[in-house]
Amino acid sequence: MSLNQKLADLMFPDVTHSPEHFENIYPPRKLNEGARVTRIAPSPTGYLHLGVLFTAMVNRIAAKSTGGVFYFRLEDTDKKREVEGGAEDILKGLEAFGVIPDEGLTASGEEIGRYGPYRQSERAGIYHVYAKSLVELGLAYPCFCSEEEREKARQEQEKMKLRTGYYGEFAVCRGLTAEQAIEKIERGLPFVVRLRSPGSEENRIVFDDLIKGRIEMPENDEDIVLLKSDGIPTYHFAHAVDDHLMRTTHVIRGDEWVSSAPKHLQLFKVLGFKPPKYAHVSPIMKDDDGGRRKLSKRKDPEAAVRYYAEQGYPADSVMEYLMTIANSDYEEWRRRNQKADRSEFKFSLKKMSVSGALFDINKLNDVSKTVIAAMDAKPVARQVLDWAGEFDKGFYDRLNRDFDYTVGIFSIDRGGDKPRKDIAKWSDVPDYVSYFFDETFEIRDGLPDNVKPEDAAKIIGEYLKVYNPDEDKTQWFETMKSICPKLGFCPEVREYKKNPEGYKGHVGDVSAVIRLAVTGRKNTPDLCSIMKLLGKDRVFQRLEQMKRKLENQ
RNA sequence: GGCCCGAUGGUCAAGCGGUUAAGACACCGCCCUUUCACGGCGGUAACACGGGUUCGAGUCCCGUUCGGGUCACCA
Repeated sequence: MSLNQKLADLMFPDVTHSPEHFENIYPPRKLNEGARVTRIAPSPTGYLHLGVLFTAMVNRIAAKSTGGVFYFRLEDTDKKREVEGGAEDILKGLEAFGVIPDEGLTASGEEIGRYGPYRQSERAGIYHVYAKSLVELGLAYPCFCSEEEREKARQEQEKMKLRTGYYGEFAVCRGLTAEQAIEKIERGLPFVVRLRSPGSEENRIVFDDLIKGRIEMPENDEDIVLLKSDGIPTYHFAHAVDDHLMRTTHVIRGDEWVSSAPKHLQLFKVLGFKPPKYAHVSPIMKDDDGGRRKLSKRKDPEAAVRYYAEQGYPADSVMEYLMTIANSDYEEWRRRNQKADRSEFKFSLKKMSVSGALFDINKLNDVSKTVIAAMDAKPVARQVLDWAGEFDKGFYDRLNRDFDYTVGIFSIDRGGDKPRKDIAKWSDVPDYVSYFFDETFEIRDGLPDNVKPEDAAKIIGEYLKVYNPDEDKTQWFETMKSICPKLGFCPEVREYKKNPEGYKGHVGDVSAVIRLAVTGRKNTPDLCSIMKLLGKDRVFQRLEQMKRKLENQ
């Protein structure tokens, strides 16, 4: 038995399998030519971040558009940073946005697929097999350096203006003979497992990033940690082993990983794996006093996906917005294919932006208004109700009293070729519809500038005489016009404009007064429909109340 | 600081050596209109800077500046 063999056995006493074993139980996937296998592999360190949702969406569409597989893997190798319930929150969040994995962990808690386990914390045995084989081949070694020793080396490197890191002559444990290493392990010293990097600073490596293009960098020469002292792998090692064994074809991840790509490529090479294709996605940025930075979970409420639920942005709105960030020609496609499913869009990684886009709430609002305008009244009513049930109890109770009435509210001016686009998010709604409920009805605007209170009172008085709740929209407007002459207002706007001196105002001013009395505001959707929905008793009451108020002024 | 990447209006962005430098959001004006919204028309506004290469440069090359990422037993 060679010394390396002996060392490996000592380091991994529990390992019985060989890498071949796993090669056999996780065979290459039987997929069509060109089908991509992608994954989202978040670590459960907090709540679902918009960037993770974005990356997941891109991964999913990149796979699905080729008839491939999109799976979910949990990178829970850092117990210190793990947050209770983090994984569930991420999974449920993704599900809420329709980014549902084909394989791996799911929101319901079950695991789907033959390439698991999909939690890295349950894969320790697999990593150890590969680490052991590397030690046997002399491609990895145990390192006994303490934190203090490494810190000291780092300071020395800084003083000498050298790169920091565990490489070359600074990789002291790399020089240990197998006997020395065995001796230390037998003494019970704790160790990490490091790669014996075959690379050199002098060499350049080149790889084609599917988004960023050709990237050239110095080869990795750092003896990176493969297994931490607790036997848990680092991200780098787990990435290589998992993405190989799970047969990932395309690694689409945040671009903070670009700089470690040389390490990863080297690992794939040393392990004898075929490397995946890489696509590094630019982060969504946030304007920060003129500068820009990544959306921060700590500083920016809109970084947490939960924010969109609280504000009441439909999941579909957020996804549509994210798609416009992903491929900028998505908007144009959407205009031409308003009813089409997103999956029909010809998504391309190459069309993704090389630098990060600033998060634009204006754009989100616009996209969302369009999404909501295209919805039918009932789904709108239901979604508003769902939102209110969670975030605005008082409003929920008002809405829930009479579902038909609620649907009626959202039916006004909905559909047809002139859809209203005035709701961006459900939290806009309580204010937007406040006058439909007596508890929240209030006069918040004033009379038109050219209408005196006494004239307004007369307008209401005249209207009260002719108001007929059964009129349709055309009749309603004719009635409105009919009271104009005797009040000194012009029934035709065009005529008024030719001769403004001849009148106190025009029919628009007259209906503005009625609108104010009935809704308390200057601007509303179609007044005739509103009055019908409110019902004649309520309309009479509001008109009379306003009339009295004006007469007492 | 080393190593990577980037730079077109306020924002997102087309553009691949010859364009009046698209389009969308936002903003402003006009039209339509009982208000608003929708829609239509129009407007303000950009190739970071300096050198090359070329008949010709937003487009190619080199510098500068600025911005971003990364340099852990975190992912």
